[in-house]
Amino acid sequence: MSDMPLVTILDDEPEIREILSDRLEDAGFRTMSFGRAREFEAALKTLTPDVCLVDLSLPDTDGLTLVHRLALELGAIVIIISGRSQVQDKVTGLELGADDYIIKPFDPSEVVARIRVRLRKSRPTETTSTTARFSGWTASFDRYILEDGTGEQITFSHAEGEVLRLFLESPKRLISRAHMQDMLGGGAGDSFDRAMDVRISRLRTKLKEDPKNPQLIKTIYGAGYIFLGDVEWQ
Amino acid sequence: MSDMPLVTILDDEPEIREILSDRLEDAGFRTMSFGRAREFEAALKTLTPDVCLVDLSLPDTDGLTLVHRLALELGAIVIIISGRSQVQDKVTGLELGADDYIIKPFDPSEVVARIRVRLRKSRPTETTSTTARFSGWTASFDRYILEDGTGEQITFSHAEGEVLRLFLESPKRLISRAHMQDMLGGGAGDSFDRAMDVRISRLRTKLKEDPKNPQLIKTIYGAGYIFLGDVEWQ
DNA sequence: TCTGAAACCTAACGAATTGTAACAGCCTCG
DNA sequence: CGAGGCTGTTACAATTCGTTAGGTTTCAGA
Repeated sequence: MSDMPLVTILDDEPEIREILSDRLEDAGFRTMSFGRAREFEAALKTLTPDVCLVDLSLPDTDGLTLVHRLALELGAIVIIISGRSQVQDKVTGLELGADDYIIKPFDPSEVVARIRVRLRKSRPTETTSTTARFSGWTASFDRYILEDGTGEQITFSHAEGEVLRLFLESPKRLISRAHMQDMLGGGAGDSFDRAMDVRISRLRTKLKEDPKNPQLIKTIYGAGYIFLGDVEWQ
Repeated sequence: MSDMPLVTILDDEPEIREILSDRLEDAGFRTMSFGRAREFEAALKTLTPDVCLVDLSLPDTDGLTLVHRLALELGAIVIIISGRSQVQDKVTGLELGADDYIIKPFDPSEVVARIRVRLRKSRPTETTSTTARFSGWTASFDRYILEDGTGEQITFSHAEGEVLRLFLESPKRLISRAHMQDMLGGGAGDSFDRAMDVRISRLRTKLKEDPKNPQLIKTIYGAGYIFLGDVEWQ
């Protein structure tokens, strides 16, 4: 198995196979397409797909039995793509071992997103991206550590992390005080306004901001704050 | 904590909450419903839901941030239920950590089926293995021995083992104090709170944690603990 | 430009939360 | 019976974080 996940596509309509394989390869997956269940099953003898997209309405087999076998024997992630939108179809498909059920017509972007989720979940030890780089800093949200260019490590508290995350998720955009309070779960009120200030002040200190001339967290008088700096999540 | 999975429902429409909780309880789940994000977040301090159903169009919070936090910190299965059917909404929801995205109006049977699939897939961790490796350490739960990289062996007690196992079974997730007490069978009470602290303190000492800057067991003030480190059971 | 009010910053304080050393009761083993 | 280990309790130290208070900055209006 190469490093990129292998996705197989089983559908009798050539256009659909093409759309899917194009988009999936753009997204970085390896793909193999099949128009008939028989060919697909033959290929399974030498392949170990990570994800199987299966159209249920195939002429030459009972799709549900195939799904069951794929999920059970291969341990692959099975996603049904079907024209049938009856709830009962979905329920039996999912109960038989499918991981997801997408109805035609579908948007390829959604298919890609759903495949990504399943893959993410099926790799238990893979940690979700909780690290961001910006302006020479590295923030690690699962370890509660800020690291500057020199390698010095500074821990930040939960409250400080909440603010920092909010900034890093919306860089170069105005974040109003009201929005911030919603996010950070503070009750509206004059005193909480100050709490907000203090959190930001403490964060600025840890980021070694010059109070007279902050480079990263700018205050917009009467409006809110803007976080400058190019953020890159990893 | 009882044996049936706990499903939380967060939606501002009472009818939807009722339909969902009825059907989910028929299906054998425990449920708790909330109309506001704030109430829900307050409840999270003492709850550890297995599945969270979240309506994105809540008045009092940004749903996507909530989803992100739920998935990341709680490690819960997060299913978005939304009236928005735009592909872009689905994609960002899934990318931010949601496990599924269901569009209103939905059929409750499908919701139940999708929850079952997610739970089925997320439960392969119930192994009976008694050895775990993490960050250079090896913990042997049948021999009550911790072994560090150099081969030095340190015994741990039953009480310490309980805490360690709890951490190793849910690494990189917030474990609330309340949840811990449920697990470790302590009666709720002011004094047992301290016993919990003491157990953790003793465990930290054995793991040679720097008290000022613990790398493995992090405290989240007002919330609980997170065990960092890549765990591998054997 | 000057002035006053509103907005913002932050040092300092204190309540709540958490860490841990020391102690005491309990159990096991010799 | 005594030694030694385990574990909860207590007491106090340390940390976190909202609040207070007083100072600084910003901006509208005279």
